[in-house]
Amino acid sequence: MTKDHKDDSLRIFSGYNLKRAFNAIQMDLNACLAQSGLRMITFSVLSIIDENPGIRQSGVAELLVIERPNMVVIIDELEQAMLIQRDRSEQDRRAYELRITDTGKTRLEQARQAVIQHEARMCKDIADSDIADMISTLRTIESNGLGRS
Amino acid sequence: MTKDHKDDSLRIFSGYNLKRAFNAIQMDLNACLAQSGLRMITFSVLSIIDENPGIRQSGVAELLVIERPNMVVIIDELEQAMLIQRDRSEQDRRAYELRITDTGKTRLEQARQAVIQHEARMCKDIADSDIADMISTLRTIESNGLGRS
DNA sequence: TATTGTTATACTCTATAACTATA
DNA sequence: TATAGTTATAGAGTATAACAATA
Repeated sequence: MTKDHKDDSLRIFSGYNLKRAFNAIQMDLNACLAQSGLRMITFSVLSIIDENPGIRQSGVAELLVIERPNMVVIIDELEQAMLIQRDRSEQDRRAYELRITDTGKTRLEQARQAVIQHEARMCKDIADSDIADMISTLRTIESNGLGRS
Repeated sequence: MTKDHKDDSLRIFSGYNLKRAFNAIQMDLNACLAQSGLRMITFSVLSIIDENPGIRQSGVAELLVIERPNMVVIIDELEQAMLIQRDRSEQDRRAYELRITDTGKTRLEQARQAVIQHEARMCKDIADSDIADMISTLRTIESNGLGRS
């Protein structure tokens, strides 16, 4: 006898629908990334390092909007798992240049396939063009939010 | 000289774009709700109680997917601010029936106007029909995530 | 003087187990 | 025995201040 309560007053807001959809994605994604020993955040950071060889910790932090102190433990975790390597920069000996290892590349590719399958599950019964339109709208929203930090 | 790093490998995923858009929304929304002394979660709970007079704490928790223990402090906060009242149920003396107060109604309406303005800011330069399409897609994604908890 | 990475710390959000009072 | 609300607590995730090494 679960009384059927309403949330119409919140459903009119895109933010409410965004949060609920993101919660659903997050739960499924974290479960499927766990098989690769990764979390959402470590998967993202590993992807960025793979795509930008030699990037610094502060570069990853800026790109993914993570505070530098919080970056440290993420990088530590990836390095201890031997998925990335930290090399002192020749030009600036304060900084590290981050690169993905061969082990990291294998693990990332495995995780990537899992994420692709996860996305297919979450986007079931939705046309590719509708997903593309949604992503376009989401990027405009993200862009509208910048410059107001 | 902020090197211009790439995140193309993540932009193909709807989840990544969803998270970034939600982060942008969350930051702006919390800032604009603070003027009403509310947060995202207390605004949502207050809206649900307004829309479902007499709803129980467990009903709100189920609807908004919040654990019951975490609900307690939220309800405490709203009651102490005199925005809602807790009445013992006549039929089941374990439960509370939650109702919004006149003060709560006024505060909610004020916050609602702020949220409407916030949504207009975040959705600037996006056609209403595109927002509606995005919400529809988001609801399908949310629905695809259910039944897999 | 500013910046990279670091440490310590704190605050929010979320999740679980166990209790109480009622049913 | 099961449920509504509660307490205590622990784990993420996130944010700020201050430091050492280097620029």
